[in-house]
Amino acid sequence: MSLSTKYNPSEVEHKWYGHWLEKGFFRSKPNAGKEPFCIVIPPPNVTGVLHMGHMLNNTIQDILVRRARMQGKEACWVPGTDHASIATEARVVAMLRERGIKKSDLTREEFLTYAWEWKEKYGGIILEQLKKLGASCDWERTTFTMDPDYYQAVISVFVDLYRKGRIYRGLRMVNWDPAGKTALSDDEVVHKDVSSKLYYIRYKVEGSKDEFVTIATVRPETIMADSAICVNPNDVRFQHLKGRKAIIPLIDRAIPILEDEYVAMDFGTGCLKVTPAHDMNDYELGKKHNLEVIDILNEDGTLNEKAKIFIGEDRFIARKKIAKELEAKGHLVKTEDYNNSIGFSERTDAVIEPRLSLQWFLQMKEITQPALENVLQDNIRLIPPKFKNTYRHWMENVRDWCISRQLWWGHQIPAWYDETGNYVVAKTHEEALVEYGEKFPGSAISTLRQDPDVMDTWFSSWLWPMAVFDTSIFTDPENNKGNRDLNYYYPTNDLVTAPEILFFWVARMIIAGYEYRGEKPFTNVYLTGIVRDKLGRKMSKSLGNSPNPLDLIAQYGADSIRTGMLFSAPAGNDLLYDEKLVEQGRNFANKIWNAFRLVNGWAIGDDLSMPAENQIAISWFQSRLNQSLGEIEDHFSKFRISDALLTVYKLIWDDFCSWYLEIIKPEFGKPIDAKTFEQTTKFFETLLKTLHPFMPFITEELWHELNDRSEGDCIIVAAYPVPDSFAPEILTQAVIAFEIVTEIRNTRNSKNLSPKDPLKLLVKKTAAVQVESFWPVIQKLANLLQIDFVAEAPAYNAIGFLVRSAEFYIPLEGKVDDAKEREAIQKEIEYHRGFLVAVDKKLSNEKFVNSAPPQVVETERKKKADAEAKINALEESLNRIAL
RNA sequence: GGGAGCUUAGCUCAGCUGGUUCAGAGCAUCUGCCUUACAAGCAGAGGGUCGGGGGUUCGAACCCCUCAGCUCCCACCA
Repeated sequence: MSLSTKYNPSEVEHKWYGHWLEKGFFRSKPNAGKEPFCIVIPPPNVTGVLHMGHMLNNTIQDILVRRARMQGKEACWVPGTDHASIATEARVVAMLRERGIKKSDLTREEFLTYAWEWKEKYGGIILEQLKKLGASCDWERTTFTMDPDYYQAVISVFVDLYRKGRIYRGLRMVNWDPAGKTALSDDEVVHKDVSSKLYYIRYKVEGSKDEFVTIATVRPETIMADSAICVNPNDVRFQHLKGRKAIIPLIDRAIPILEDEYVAMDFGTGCLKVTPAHDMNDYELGKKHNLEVIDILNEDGTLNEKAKIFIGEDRFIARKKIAKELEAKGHLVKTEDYNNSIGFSERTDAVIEPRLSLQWFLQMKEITQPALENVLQDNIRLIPPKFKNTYRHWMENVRDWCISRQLWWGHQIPAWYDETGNYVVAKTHEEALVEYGEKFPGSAISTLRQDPDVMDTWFSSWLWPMAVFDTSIFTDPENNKGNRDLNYYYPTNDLVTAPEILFFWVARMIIAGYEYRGEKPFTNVYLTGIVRDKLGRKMSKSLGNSPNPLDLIAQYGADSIRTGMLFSAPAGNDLLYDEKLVEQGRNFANKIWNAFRLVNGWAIGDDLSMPAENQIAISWFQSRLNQSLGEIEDHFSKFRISDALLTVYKLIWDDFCSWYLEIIKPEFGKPIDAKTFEQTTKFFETLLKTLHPFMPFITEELWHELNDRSEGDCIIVAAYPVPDSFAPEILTQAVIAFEIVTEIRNTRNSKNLSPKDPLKLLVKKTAAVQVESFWPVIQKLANLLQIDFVAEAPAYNAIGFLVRSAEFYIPLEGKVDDAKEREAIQKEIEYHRGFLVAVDKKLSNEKFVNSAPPQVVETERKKKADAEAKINALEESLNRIAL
């Protein structure tokens, strides 16, 4: 035999991926005669590198796509990348810094030139990596969220929503990074617990001599920005302060004392200083009570002239100085140690400053309605369904979406300003000028300045399932009802993604889908878990606990990783990655490889007739196969992909290799009959096809090894097996027959008998054991010289065992220890007696007999009869040994 | 603080409508085997009071209450 005993994946994978590409098997076009099946990839960051999460995610997508393709659907998996404005810009900035270039020294155009260079160089690496995994994407459809037409689509949507009155401009608190001098998204803010100080500061009550109100704050440097003091209206301690004013120490400005239930009576002093410009909550409170917003900070975190004192000092230095001065002037009552959590910039590690700024918003209340309803009504299915609750909770409490970002890399906001701040929204400068002329007649102007900000990344990726097919429905909605692709593939079928972007992305795609297509973007949303290490920790660079996927593929093969990840990956559950799983996958590949080596090595004896055991093995395996195919179908329909894999795993390893092949295997060097061989090859092919979505490479390789095929006859496009009916009786018989074989093997084990020594088996048949034609199978697998059916148990040395109350004996002259045998039988009798007591108790309970369903009572009766029969048989053999 | 979820074998998890596929699977462990496809393997075996307590029911891993522990999401009290 020339084939290696080990399967060697690397060559095979390269060969077949190239072949599939060359034959265009991944390519998909609308085909009226076929049912479409479409998945759009969650576009990875364009500068991203493949990590274990991608591996899991894309393996699942590939499995779904490959299966659909084999089922004769027009399968289309659309790949692409996301411009990921914040992440990419950060990397470009870092790259420039390394080269000694500061972003602030560059013009927008210069910066973008660098960014595009970077994108061209590193963008799409991740897509190449996906190919190594075996991803069967239609690469000709690869889309980037900043492709020119995609860009225009995003701009058009902004303009459209603005004209519909859904986008507005407003003042809002953002996370400001004083070191980077930029706004950050919430994701870029890392909260850390720090120990700080709580300063108790007393403010004099206006018009009093020595009446004070004391507040507690961790930020004394912001007292100059105070607009009010606030107490809880139910707080009896402060009733006398109603309607009065307090005076800010050091700067002597009077501020009102307000009441609001927001204030916690049990925290600090029960009095809260309200600083709308420098705290999110205070801002809300300020809006409610119409307070003045006094911003005392510059964009670099130093105090400005509105602070009146310590102008130009850094906020933290100012804090210390102010505390000192308050103390000197008798306004600092006390300080306390205090633990709180503070936001830091992920990139610069600077303490984040809440800062007010003008931003663009999308009104969410109305536009989200269909997205909420259709998920609640299961028009869109979330898998696992527990996410429905989370989804609803978010949708019902949705806040307006801040869609502007102070970055350059992305879709620039199409708002155009004159020098005084008047603005219009239009797709282009030309259109903006026209619009401006109409809106502000009389002001002759030839240039308008475009808003420097870009849009939130999700504001482009929410169009993904539509825009990958057709962007003209956005740019030219009057004339375009969607091209052929869009009308054919949309709505897509399944979306596979991580739960952490359920709101960021999934929900917003649903919103956009209904807004621009009046239809859902996909039917099923499969939410994967997070890949963690075996200790349950998230994989991260700093922990160094994330393996490099490409190394793994090189070492174990893509098929092994794919199955390894899926062995333990139910939807919505985290996956605890352990290299053992990949080894298991590799071992599985090797097992299949060797099963093929066995079959491949057989010579065919044309004149041989089929042995009896082969005949029964074939009809048994046929039934077992159909049963398993049915189960696999069921698992897939419920997105239990792990279970589907495990079913095919056990079918191949246990049923096919351990039982079926062992039964039909001819003696070494002897040929096999032609019919058995032919049937076995067919079975093998069916198994390979069933397995193909999970392990595409080895199955394709063996598909071609197993038979001569024409060039286009590849397993990737072979028909996926359809479950047929099966005979339950033969399956039950097999279970009993295999049980008998196992008992005999056990006896060999315990008596130290080699499997090579043939044994004799005596059977005292009862109605309970009807294994029919399986006797030859038992004879072969257990290596039996002969099987005798006897009326009475043998009266000489023999080991006995029971299978379904039928007695079996293996005569073993001189090797049986009677005392031990009796002890074992005695033990077994006791077990069955105990069981009988329990069953009897149940059956003598009238309430049970009367109220339980008849079948349940019937099975209890049967249990009882079985137990009694077994006890009888055991007692009989006990007596026999005594003789 | 609000919401969701979890707790079943040493580990990771199934267990769907309360009852024969009800106590399961894979891995790990142990025993014996280099048996002519495979030691990345073969043949076997052991292992659990279903987190604790209470209740409903003829019957509970499953339904209800309660306690304990863990996880995630959202909002974070100056």
